[in-house]
Amino acid sequence: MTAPNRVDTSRLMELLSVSLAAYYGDFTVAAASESLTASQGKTLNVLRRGPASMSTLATTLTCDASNMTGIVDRLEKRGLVRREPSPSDRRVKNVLLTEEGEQVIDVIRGKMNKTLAGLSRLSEQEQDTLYTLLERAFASQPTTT
Amino acid sequence: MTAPNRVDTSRLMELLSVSLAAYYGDFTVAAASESLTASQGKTLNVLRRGPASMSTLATTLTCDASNMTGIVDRLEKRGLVRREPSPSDRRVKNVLLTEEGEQVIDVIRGKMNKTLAGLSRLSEQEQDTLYTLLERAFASQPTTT
DNA sequence: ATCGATATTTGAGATCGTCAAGTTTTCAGA
DNA sequence: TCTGAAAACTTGACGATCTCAAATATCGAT
Repeated sequence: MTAPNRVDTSRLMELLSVSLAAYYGDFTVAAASESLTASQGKTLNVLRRGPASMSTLATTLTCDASNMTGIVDRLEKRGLVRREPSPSDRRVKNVLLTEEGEQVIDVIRGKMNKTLAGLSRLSEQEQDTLYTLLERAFASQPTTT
Repeated sequence: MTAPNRVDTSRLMELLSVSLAAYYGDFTVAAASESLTASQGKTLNVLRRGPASMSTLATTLTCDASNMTGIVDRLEKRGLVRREPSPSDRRVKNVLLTEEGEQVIDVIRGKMNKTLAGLSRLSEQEQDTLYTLLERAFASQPTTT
């Protein structure tokens, strides 16, 4: 027999939603302090990993491609991102951060005080464990589509 | 000297954003399958814990109170929630799930296949550990305001 | 050269998110 | 008791987001 499970999946899902709300709220406030909406901030955050096409952005952010057009339009108008035609496929436009965009997203991340404070409550080893568990549960999604 | 930290805070924040985006995307798709927006679904999810006033909902979801009015209006129009005047404070309206609302949010949670599959990759003990770490990092925010 | 699929954009309509303003109710203090 | 500040909720305005259908341009393969 298995040992009694103190934390069933439902409770863990519940805590995940609470954690997400805390993280998301922290992020939203930080983005607002730089006059960005949450969607705009999330887009910059994705681009921190490197340039991405419009459709890749839409997939990553779980939204419609036509939606990304408007979001990137506004970010581009502020000079935070730039659209570049792909050299290999003329249908594709790659979006990348400008220097100012890089600075802004770094500032936002640095202003996520609640999240940073929360993580600092964990020891280095615990942070390591959390990383491993999250990676296994969320980051290695095989054959998503 | 401390042992080398394999996972610095920045990398952990990065993985957190990826993990929570995966959860959020999964939730959004599941909510859409029940013809609900993400905001509407999140509201039902909060109410699963019990009735809450309009202002409590707004605080929990990090949004303006006037925003909640519209969201609850639409949910009420669909018969998923109900507004009840508070007996102790006539300014307050408590929002609670109807039976149909309970069913819908349970269906949505059950449709979060990617998240459920991801969590099932962890052993019960690992789920327990994940729960403990998330709780410490996110759930016990002291003096939020 | 043509057909089906992909990448992006545009426009319409509903919802979201924020701000300012207004109503009702509560509460503390003169 | 009366008054005024504060809290809870709503309304209206406006831009941003989100989804859908449709259009254009390009790719890839037949």
